[in-house]
Amino acid sequence: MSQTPGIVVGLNAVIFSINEASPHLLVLPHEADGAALPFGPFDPLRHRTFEIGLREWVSQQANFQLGFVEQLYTFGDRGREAPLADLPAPSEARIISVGYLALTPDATERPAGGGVWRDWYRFFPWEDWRGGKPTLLSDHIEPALQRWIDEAEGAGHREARRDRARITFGIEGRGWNEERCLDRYELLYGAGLVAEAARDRGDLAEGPHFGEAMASDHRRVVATALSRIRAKIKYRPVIFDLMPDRFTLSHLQRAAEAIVGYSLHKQNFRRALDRTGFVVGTGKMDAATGGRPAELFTFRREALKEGPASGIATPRL
Amino acid sequence: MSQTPGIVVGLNAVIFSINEASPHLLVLPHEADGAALPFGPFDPLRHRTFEIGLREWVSQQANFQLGFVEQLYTFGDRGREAPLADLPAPSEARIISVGYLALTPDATERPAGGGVWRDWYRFFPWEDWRGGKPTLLSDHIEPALQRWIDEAEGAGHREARRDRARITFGIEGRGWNEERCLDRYELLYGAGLVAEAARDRGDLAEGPHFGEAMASDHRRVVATALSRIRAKIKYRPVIFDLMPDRFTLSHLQRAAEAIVGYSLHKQNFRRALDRTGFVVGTGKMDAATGGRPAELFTFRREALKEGPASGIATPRL
DNA sequence: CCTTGTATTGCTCAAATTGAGCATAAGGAG
DNA sequence: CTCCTTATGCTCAATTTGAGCAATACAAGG
Repeated sequence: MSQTPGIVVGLNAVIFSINEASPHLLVLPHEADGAALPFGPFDPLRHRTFEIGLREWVSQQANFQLGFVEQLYTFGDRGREAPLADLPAPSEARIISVGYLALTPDATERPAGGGVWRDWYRFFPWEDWRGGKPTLLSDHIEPALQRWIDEAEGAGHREARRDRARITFGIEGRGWNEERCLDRYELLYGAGLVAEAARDRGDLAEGPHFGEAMASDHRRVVATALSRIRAKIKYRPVIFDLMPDRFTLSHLQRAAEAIVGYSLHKQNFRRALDRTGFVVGTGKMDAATGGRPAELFTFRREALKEGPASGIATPRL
Repeated sequence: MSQTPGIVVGLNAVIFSINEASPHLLVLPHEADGAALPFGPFDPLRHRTFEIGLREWVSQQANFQLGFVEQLYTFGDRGREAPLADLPAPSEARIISVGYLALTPDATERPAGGGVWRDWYRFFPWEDWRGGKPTLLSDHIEPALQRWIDEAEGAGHREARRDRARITFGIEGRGWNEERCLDRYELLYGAGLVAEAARDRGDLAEGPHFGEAMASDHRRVVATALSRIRAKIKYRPVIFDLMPDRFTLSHLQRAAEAIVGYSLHKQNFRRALDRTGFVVGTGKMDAATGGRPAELFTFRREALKEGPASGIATPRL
């Protein structure tokens, strides 16, 4: 066995933040290919672990520290590197990128290094059901999927496409599963319904393309992150890594809604939250709510030591 | 930005199988460092994706095909490579290994390539609660953890250790959480209670060491796999990737018990299984049960298209 | 100053699920 | 024919969930 030739390892960070109303993602705007994720090379001589490397260049490039950090997935598919041509890697080199999810509370300040916060639903408009089912789905995506199903050759092939679309998009009553975010993106990619698919094939594409495109396979990495956090919020108290010190229960609920992408039943959300013991009232009030003033709550870190450290409930409205 | 120097990417496979009574793991026995996981280099010129590469060398080395395959985690810590000194990698090279979990049904046949099936609880004896709480825990591990807590310097430090041990090992009533398998292994490693910890530090270790050691950080990779499958079994029907075509409900229950590591309540297990619609009776009977013959069941693949594809319930006894 | 609007907070009730158990059925071994 | 073992069917209380009504507290506007 000889040394694997020409491998470059990079770290990609999906940095999420929620400021009051909307969920944000840190991106580096690019003219050509759409926004890119913060990307840094991994230097094995300098950093003992991936996570240390990641934290270092993020705190250098942007002007803030990361709190919660978790490895997502390692992407090594051929065909990824082309759109990152500004990297002077040898043409034979394979870029492997280790994706990380990072959470930071309420980052309103402007990050350094050219990064900007963007609402993450710009890249996944079909994932935002907070105001009910997006019309984009019924009016454009579902018909486009139907065309994709119909143009399959052979009945078996056609049925396979139909089943896959039904399961991932919850068509025909079966219910939308918000955690299948990655599956949906990959299906849209496979069906040629996102700009990246046409770009990667070298097509000058006709046909509709949904959501804002990103460089390389970064939108897939973000979809992975979104799937992960949507699942994780239910069994680990990660949501508090996105909240400021003090928050009202409605604020917390809006954050949870931003993540899962649908509206929650207020009373049941609170009842379940109460049972977890994760929050305690501070006695202080927030008068700026527009209605009856709401009590400010704070995260009880000790609750982690008590229960089996579950997450918060997300009872659908 | 220049090419990252000296990086070798390898693929590690944790291959699980359950044959009738006990859960198995495919390992390559080694005299020096204990068993090793199947390990193959990733050649970016030959393989378009990691998974294709993995499937190829597994089907070459062992004599079977993999079914379910899923990426686990990418390990890149410095200090991993020393025990794999038989790899002629340049001393400057950093070995990054991408861990994969693979499941294969009931592999009774002997694999080729020198691999053997070993009960996975040999490496994690404290994780097997099927016959009640292991005496190893009460008699040896918990006292050793208590010593580790007591020898911490400073009250704060001591309390941090105590909390961590309490949460991961569920000491003091709080209940054992079988999914925290990785946390427990990492705590034991940090406390110097597994042989790998002493070996990696170059210590000629005194003190107790629990479970059978493995090469490099392979036991950590297996712990990651075990945590993953213990969680996943509850929300995806992965258990059927470990079962033969036909099985009795007791057989399925024993498999589930082998995975989660505790005994289940038979009636409630069946009731919940029934509701999922994942299995149907075949009408055929298995007479070799020792008591009343049991009906043979089979997995209903179509159930995946119906519900939100959840897993099976694991109601504790 | 009273009304209206908005948001918070407390409480209720039926439906569904879970935890724990008892009872019966169907084979093999002595 | 009886006992032993495992399979399978059924019950019942406790808890959790889904869905909704009612009262409270402040702000703004006539």
